[in-house]
Amino acid sequence: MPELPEVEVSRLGITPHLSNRTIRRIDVRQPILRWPVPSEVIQLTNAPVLSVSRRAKYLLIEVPGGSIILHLGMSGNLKILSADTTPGKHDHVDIVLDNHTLLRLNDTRRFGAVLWQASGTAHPLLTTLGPEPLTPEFHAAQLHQHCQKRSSAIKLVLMDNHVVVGVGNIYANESLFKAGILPTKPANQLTLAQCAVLVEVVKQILAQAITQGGTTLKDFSQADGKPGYFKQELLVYGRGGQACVSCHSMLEEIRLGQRSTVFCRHCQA
DNA sequence: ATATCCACCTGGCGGC
DNA sequence: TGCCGCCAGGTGGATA
Repeated sequence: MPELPEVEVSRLGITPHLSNRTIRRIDVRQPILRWPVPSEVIQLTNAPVLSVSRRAKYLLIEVPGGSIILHLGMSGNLKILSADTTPGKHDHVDIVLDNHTLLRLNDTRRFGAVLWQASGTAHPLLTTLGPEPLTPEFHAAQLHQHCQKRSSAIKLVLMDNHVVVGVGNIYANESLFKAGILPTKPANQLTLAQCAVLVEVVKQILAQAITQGGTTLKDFSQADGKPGYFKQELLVYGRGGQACVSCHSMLEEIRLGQRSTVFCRHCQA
């Protein structure tokens, strides 16, 4: 999936097609993704779209009475299509609109989710999330405070949704490289100044990735089917064993929390 | 509370 | 060609 930039790119892509439209019905061909698709979603008919927003990696489509929540998991993908486009393999859910178009969710691995949040309530999955990375609520002192009570590797803390949302494996690797911090460094050894650098780098990289349409590795594409172009900016992710772009020594690759982790031992400390 | 490990699922790749 | 093991943008949940 989609890390935060890819989800945001999806939101930007689908919003103009959903705004001021009415959802005629929802077609569910695969009733269980990561969790069962709730009946409130399945039974939705003739519901005007009130807003389209994003919290962490969740997309929220607001209608009277509540919001449809979409999560893309590892392989989820959203496309706007003509209503008569024949569904293919892994095309699990269609949100059918009133102008002969639909929003189609394709998700090979089915780690994604379609959920429901009633108006005035917060879905349990959304209640314990940390701040959005691109807002002022994510700042050096806030990150430093979390780091001080954690002895685990900084990369794991950076990817912890209670600390900050939306930083997945690609951008965690990239951010730590650019900040010059070893992914394995115990979080409680980071100084406030290092946290400040890391925060700025995370914001800059995520913003840049959004501008470039996200990172396409295999199955991600924008709502219009175009790939993202951030892949060519990746400095360490997927480059284990290759030369560091800065010092030309060989990038190391290890597992950290079962996730592939790439870094330069000379440029990161 | 924190840390570790597993689970969910499909498909692509390299090795034999 | 085929089979096998390993890997992949995530993250909730069980366990100690």
